[in-house]
Amino acid sequence: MKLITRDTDYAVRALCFIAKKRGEIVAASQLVKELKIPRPFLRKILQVLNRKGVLNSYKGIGGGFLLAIPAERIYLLDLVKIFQGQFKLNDCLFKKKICPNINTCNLRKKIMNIQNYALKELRPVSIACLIGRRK
Amino acid sequence: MKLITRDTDYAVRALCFIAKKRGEIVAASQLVKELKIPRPFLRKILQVLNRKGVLNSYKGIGGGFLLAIPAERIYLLDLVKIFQGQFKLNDCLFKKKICPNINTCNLRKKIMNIQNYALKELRPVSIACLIGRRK
DNA sequence: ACAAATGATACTACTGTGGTATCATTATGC
DNA sequence: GCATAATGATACCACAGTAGTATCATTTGT
Repeated sequence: MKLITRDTDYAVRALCFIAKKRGEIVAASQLVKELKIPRPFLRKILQVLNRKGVLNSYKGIGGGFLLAIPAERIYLLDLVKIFQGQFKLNDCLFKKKICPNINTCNLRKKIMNIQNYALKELRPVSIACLIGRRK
Repeated sequence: MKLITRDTDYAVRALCFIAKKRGEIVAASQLVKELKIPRPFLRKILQVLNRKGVLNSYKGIGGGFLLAIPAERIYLLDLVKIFQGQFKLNDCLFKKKICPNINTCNLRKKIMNIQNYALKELRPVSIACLIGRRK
């Protein structure tokens, strides 16, 4: 069971790297070398980030990527949402028919608690925060 | 993303039902009717619970299942372990090579926090607790 | 002996994750 | 203006986990 999948993780690392370059255009090849992420997989991830408006892309020689918004405003939870969908810990188990069995309601509350705690912890986490520029 | 899979959930419901019967032998067919769980799937789950020593089984006419240990000592986390393996929120993402990138360490700490909170919340939860007999 | 229950085991379908491969498009520098 | 170096778009593939089915063997009460 994992909170964060590999593509989200790779996205975070790539964005941290790009953020640290502070305005310097970073090509996929550079990221591949530095972060040891399989090239085509990383490219796909970067393209998604571009489509979602997190990165700007530049084609041609000397091209690559730049943050489209400041690192302080790129939130982990948004990245999770992009690659994994809405953050939920009780996906489709209980939500369909609201508790067919009363027993599990109790359990559901516990899970909701945990989810809320997780959200509270994760909500403020941004790329800036992960590279030590915030908090 | 889900904390608890369907088989764990079904196991919980079945155990709650059996616990409420207080010593009365419960057959799979009865559980199928009451809990609306697909019969062969439920049977498989019950067999696992029997092998793991959570349930005792009785063959033949009038046979079925009984709790092998008191409901107070059947813990949710043990059931999770049986059906999903050890409870971990950062499965195999970071543990292999400890943080290839220093950036993610920060993130890893957050996830560990969440996991610890989740464990603290879930550890005391037993079948007895879920049917309202404890706490 | 028969029927009603579980035991054991093997198989199937679907979905999400983690990728790969290919071709099209755009921009730069000579 | 052409080669080249970059990204864009898209389709495909392999594997593992989840969810569930199917079948036959065994035990037990009447």
